[in-house]
Amino acid sequence: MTALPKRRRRPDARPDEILDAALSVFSAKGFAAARVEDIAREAGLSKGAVYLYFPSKEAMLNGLVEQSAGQLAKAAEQLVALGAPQDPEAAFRGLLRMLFTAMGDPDINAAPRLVFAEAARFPEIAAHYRSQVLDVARRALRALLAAGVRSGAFRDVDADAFMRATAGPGIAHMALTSIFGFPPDRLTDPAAMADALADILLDGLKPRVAAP
Amino acid sequence: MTALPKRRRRPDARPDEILDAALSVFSAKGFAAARVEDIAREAGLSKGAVYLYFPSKEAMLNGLVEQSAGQLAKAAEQLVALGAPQDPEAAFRGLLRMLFTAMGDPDINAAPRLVFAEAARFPEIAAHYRSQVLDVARRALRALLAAGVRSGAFRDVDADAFMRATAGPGIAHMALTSIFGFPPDRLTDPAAMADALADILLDGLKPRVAAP
DNA sequence: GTGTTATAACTGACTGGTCAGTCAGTAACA
DNA sequence: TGTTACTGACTGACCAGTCAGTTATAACAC
Repeated sequence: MTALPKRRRRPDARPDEILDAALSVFSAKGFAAARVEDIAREAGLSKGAVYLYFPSKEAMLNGLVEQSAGQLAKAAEQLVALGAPQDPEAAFRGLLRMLFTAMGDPDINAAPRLVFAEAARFPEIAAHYRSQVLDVARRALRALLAAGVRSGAFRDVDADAFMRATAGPGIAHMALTSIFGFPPDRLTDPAAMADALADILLDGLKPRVAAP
Repeated sequence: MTALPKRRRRPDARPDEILDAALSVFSAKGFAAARVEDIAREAGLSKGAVYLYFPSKEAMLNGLVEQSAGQLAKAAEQLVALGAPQDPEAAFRGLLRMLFTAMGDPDINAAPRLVFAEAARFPEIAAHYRSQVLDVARRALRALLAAGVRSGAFRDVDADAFMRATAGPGIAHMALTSIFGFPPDRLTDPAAMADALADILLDGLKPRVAAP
């Protein structure tokens, strides 16, 4: 077995390691109460070393949010690509599955949760997240809705309400499971929960009469 | 005009005044970064006086959450009373209007926002909120759904998905407007947004054929 | 009314602890 | 032997919570 050298020489990997550690500590304690010393220890470094890679604690938060926003923006871009699909209904179902799978996983939703908790205090973070993630996702959802309306798959509902109806349940799922420890009674599988939600959103709560 | 006495004698009103100030400061800075001195000043007191009414900063947070949870629990109780109504569809529409009106108002949603941000770090707060607010609301929603199913107004959808579909958009609305400064494009009135959402949830995204 | 006293309400300087950020020094590698 | 990566003790600022002292009010006396 190769002995892990006590002092590893891989400065290229350090920033990401530090951001991982920072996410974990910020997530557990919140930005203000998080100690840089703890982040350093979790990253396997001393406090001083962390300051070789980031000029301040706030820079770590920014780096973290940027990284996460980048990933989410990519996911949203994929949605754009899927914005004018052959089958809007299937695309919508797939989107809900993605959303619930991501929002139900504490490792994945840690960054969005952090942004929710801290964005009010850091206007640049809110603005960055808004332009990089929310606006992109909004455009993707609008495109999906428009495609569905064009093809006759969807009714011409209000786009903003559509956005809230689609994304909101995902956020609620995240809050209920990851913040309040609220396991669903029956649908513990995120995909099953997404399907149940798709059923409500697509067919509505009112009983439906058979199509002619 | 009556001159406001510099040192007012009304110890009974103090705790609530302090909690109001605490909500405002916690909301702006978060619990950890909030300074007791600032809360005191906002309540028109010195720091020392605050400690005559609350033993610690954390006690203020707890008091605040308890107060807010009490109010929300009351609102949820009203929903229970409305759980087996004559007209489940009208009740559901009314519920969404209440939810969006509350969640769109920064003064009203400040407390829930704070709980969202801090609950992960204060297990008792999460537990308290869960038992006093979330469980009550969940029971109310289940009762509403069950009543609707019984009367034939609603289909028999999954209760947990129903809860997420109903509450989630309200949370999304709160996040978009109060955290990210995201004004809707068209429906700036919360009641109109609620109605648009009700349209989606009740009738579904798919085109509906006329009832026979 | 006008002193006198008691006490409830409050003040703000102070203490002790915490922690972000620094830097002189050390270890590992080339 | 020079350079890069890192360490951890240290400093200065900040702030929760305390407490000796101050002020407003009430209560009672005359």
